[in-house]
Amino acid sequence: MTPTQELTKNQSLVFNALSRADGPLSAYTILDQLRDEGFRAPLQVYRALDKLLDYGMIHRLESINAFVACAHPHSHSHSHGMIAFAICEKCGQVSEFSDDVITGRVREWTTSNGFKQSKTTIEIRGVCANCGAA
Amino acid sequence: MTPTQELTKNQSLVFNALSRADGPLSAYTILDQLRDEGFRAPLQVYRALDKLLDYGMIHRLESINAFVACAHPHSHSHSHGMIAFAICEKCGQVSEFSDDVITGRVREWTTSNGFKQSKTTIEIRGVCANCGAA
DNA sequence: TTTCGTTATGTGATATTATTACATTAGTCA
DNA sequence: TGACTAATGTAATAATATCACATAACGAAA
Repeated sequence: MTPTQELTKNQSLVFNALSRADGPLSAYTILDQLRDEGFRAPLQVYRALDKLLDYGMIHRLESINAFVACAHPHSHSHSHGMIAFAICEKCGQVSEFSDDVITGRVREWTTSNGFKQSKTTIEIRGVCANCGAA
Repeated sequence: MTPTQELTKNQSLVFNALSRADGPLSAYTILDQLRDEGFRAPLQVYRALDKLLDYGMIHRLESINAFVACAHPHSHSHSHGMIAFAICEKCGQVSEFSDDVITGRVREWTTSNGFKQSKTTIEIRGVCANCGAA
């Protein structure tokens, strides 16, 4: 896990933008937030996002084309398991959890089918408890 | 499950294109394949795709922005469970399976967190047995 | 410290995916 | 018929992501 201090300028700016946000941000939203810091092109954002994904500091939510800071940056509980995301379609809040049973079942399938998995996406769309209460 | 016969002209064209294909297709690939049939605009494809998704005849693969015909159209084995997809990044082949244990664990999480799920995506990216053997 | 290779950055153009807005046509059914 | 709904056609545009190429910053090794 690469600590924040080793990030480059652009990587830090993008990571801080995601950390400040209370939900996922699109690449272009990040770009707009960082115009004042000198950002001018999408690639500046995408390149930083790629590195932050490499470092495991952020996640990409495939089903909504957006990015979030990792909710458990200092925990290794996720390091051996797949991470699932519950995404509220009302408020945008994202909950992150990992489940060893799910991880195990997926591994069983891949192993018995000779499939070498590189990345697994589990995203639950719906309405969170807060928004559902209304 | 709406049978093919009840599909409109555009829906049939799109569904047949996906059925013919041996892997997922992007909306614009479908559009190109259907130019000879009179398709001229993306919306003709997207509208048909939306309906076919409604009818459960096709799936959308969120992680690669593509669509596939449902692999088990005549089976109800999936109707109560989540469907997982294993997507080969070499050859593009997609395997579809459902797992009651995974479905159960996801439901446990959502129930105990008061989260009302509407759609769940499980996509495994990697290399299939055939391609890995090379 | 200079040189070289690597990594990061800046910028414009372009590719890819998806939606909005509005007009028209085709069925359905009271 | 008339009125309603679903489906279609078309142009324009929005949103997301990458390519190509130039420049700068950095680190290791001579």
